[in-house]
Amino acid sequence: MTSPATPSSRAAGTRPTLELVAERAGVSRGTASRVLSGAPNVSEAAVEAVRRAAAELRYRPNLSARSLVTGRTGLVGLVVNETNERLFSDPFFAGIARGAHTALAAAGVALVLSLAADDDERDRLLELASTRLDGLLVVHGHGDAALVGTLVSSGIPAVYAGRTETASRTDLWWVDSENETGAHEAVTHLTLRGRRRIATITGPDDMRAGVDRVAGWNRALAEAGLAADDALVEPGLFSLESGYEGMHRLLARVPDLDAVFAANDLMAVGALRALQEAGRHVPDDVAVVGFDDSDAAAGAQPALTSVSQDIEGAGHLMAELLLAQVSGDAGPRQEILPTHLVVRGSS
Amino acid sequence: MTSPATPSSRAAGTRPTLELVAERAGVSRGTASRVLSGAPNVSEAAVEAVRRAAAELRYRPNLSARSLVTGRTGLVGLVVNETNERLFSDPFFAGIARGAHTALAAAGVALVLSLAADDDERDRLLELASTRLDGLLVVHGHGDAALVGTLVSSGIPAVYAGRTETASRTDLWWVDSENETGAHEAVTHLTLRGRRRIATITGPDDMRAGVDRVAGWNRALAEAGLAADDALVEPGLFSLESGYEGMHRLLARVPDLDAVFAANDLMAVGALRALQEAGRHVPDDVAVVGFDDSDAAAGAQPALTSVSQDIEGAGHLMAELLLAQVSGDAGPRQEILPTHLVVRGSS
DNA sequence: TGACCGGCTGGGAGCGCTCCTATGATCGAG
DNA sequence: CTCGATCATAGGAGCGCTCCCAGCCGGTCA
Repeated sequence: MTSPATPSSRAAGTRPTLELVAERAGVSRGTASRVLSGAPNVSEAAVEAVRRAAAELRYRPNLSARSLVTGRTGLVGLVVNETNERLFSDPFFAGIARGAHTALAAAGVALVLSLAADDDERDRLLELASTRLDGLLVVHGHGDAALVGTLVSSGIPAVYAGRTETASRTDLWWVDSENETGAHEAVTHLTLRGRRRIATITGPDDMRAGVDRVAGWNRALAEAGLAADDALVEPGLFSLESGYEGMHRLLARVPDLDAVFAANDLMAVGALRALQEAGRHVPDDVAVVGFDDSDAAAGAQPALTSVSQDIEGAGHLMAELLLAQVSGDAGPRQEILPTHLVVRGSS
Repeated sequence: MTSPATPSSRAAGTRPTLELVAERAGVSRGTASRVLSGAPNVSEAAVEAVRRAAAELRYRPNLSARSLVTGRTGLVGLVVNETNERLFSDPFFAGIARGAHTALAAAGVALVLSLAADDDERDRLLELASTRLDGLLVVHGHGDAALVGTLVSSGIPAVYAGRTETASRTDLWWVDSENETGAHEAVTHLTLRGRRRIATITGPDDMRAGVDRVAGWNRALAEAGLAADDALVEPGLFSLESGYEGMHRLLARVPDLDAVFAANDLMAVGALRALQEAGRHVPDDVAVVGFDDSDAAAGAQPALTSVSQDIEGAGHLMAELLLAQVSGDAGPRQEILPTHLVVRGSS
């Protein structure tokens, strides 16, 4: 990338150009281009000849040249506001990526991975995005204000996973799950089964998803006429350890609790472990409910009741929204996907 | 992608070009280009003026235009010969991706995700790769012969994860782990602790890694003077289920076995579960050893002894090899990375 | 029969950049 | 004071493509 650029080390036989195809087919460059892009008003004979010539020469269009004139690259960035370590292991990210890939592949668009955790990476991203990407799919965690700000001011088309920053910005495109409703359903499930002291282990409070899930817990308790006192709220970090430690703290503080709603599965699994260590039986003594319906939920002992969200569907939808945005569709759109409770042994 | 191409929907204020920067700085295009690419023989004054003008205009070079002339794109494909479902959840893939990303980011190169499980995807990959990618990092599982063949004949620079096809092809660039040696070490660890009936659950036999690990098991038994009879070999598929079922079959066939070497962690965890169901105590009755040293190994109960391979390091190395290959370095290179045994509670 | 219209075509212009060559400016040595 | 070497520069050429416009042809209508 720094060297004075050898004119193309892969050269050898030099790749065939459109010019060459046209010549071989006995037509002009313009006609050849029209044939290969499927434009109307081309004679049968020309179509035939160009197709054959292209096949014989194993012609592949130079996508950089095409981009230069069309302004489109057929490349979309998958931006993760995370450090490298978590990049590919996070099941949420994985789901989004999978769904997006499916939708984009159908449109002939490829995904470019970009991290954006620090200023350096953010800068590189902007450089890349401003000319080589048609748009961005942004998966962002906490502390995303700076990233969102940068992207918005850059004017690059983008769709966000989850509502951004402090509020539900309606000037941006995003896709989110029914976090509040999902949590509400989960906790109502507990109250209906007669649980009365229902604690919660929350997500970080600078993440919208975490905040919304607590709100759902709150509303469900209120509707059931139960007190939602502060002692029942244990702050967590969406990590297994924080669930484990949080559960131990909760047990010390509220020994008579009979249920826990963890704001994600990882913390629920940690809580499960802590409960077992403390000699509490799940679900007889204490019921546990998680959120995400991840593999960890299904694999836990006992299997975890969890709020299922269609992450892959969200990724798919994000990609579709981005394509719409790029092709100039009107106004920002926001979509909220439904969740549903999957009841298993832990409750 | 099909529409007659609006001249660039993002236009609005039209992005500043190098021409504009040069004009504002009072120099020529050529000089501006030289400044921004850090070429020598430019006056202090010019450097200063161009830098300022570029910053003021928030200039970003058009990478497509640059690619068109340099023949380099700064984009590398991460090819996975897998269906979408496993794409991002496979820890091996994740590790490679992470390591590669780190190495490439340092060189200003970005990663493009590409699947290549079916013909359609393979065709799209070739189209993309032939002009828009500088090279490919290929993570491939079983049944990869077709893919490798296609890629080789396309002449696109590539580095493979794991040895390819049936043999160790020295005409290709690849990075692999010491599968045989690692397995040998693991099984020797078992024999040294007095285990005498050591079974193995293998990987698919059309995957080099699987075959090599069985070979290591075999050699270790031979060196310890133990019989490696066929009854001790249970074919698996690298999946949790196949480990679970394989273990049950092994127990039925060889009730007196006192150790199992599984060719990966997932199968080892499955085996663990089966053993516990069968009332065998691990490690007292039966020792279990896995391969990969994944999160699953550390998280299992009891924690799993496993052969650790530096997957992220492999990804890093692959990326470096690819960069070397692209910049025209001589001859194919192959690298084999060391493994080491991590002993935990299961043995 | 001449004017017209539609389908089809060729080829110029130009996307934004890097490379190259020619030219001008500067300077120390003879 | 002149000359060649050295450095800095301007601007043309050209990467491979798509778009556009003018022009060609044959057919149809008054």
